[in-house]
Amino acid sequence: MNNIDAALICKALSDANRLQIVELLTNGEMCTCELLEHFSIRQPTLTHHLMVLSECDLLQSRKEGTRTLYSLNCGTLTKFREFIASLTCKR
Amino acid sequence: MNNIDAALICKALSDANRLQIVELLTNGEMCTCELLEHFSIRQPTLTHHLMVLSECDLLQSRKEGTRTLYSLNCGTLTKFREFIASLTCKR
DNA sequence: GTTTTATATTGACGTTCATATATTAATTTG
DNA sequence: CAAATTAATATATGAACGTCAATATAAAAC
Repeated sequence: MNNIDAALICKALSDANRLQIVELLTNGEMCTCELLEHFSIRQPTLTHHLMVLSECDLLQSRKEGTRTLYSLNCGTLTKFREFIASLTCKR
Repeated sequence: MNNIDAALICKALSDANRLQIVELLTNGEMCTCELLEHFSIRQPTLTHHLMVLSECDLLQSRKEGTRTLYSLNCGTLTKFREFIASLTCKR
């Protein structure tokens, strides 16, 4: 992963609500309605945040009836984790 | 590190120039003038980016004559690395 | 087929951001 | 002290952002 892609993912994670979405999804996939219960923001705002996270490939989704189930995209998340892990400092 | 602090650091890293600054500083401390050679942006813009990175404690600096030497703040960077490392996904 | 549920889209508003030019401040050098 | 070097500050501008209310879409249930 180059630093342009990494910067895009950082931007997607630069909002506390979006970071919390990712944290919640580490427990497995959730629908918008279930995610919504954990926030004080309105549904269109949550959908917007889910779109931002999806556009940089951090999330994937599938439809089930009226619901949309979101989950983490392991490939992207792993590459990003490795990129950040490579930023080391000399004590 | 809580997700509010992590979001602030992500925001600071959400710009490709700032990410490159951090990458350059993994090799050790550098002055603004030396960093500037690696970018096409103007000096005040670079100083602005250095301030953004310093405000979330990712960088520290010291003066030496007319120069300001910037370096990574290992404590903050390590805590952030651990935070991101904790965002795991189930394959 | 109308109502309900779940989600997405649109458009607006105020805020924050990255960048630029111009200027100032501080230190070193001749 | 004057000139040069290095960095920071001030101010402006256009773009992007987070949020909301209102509306639209689509599937399910009755």
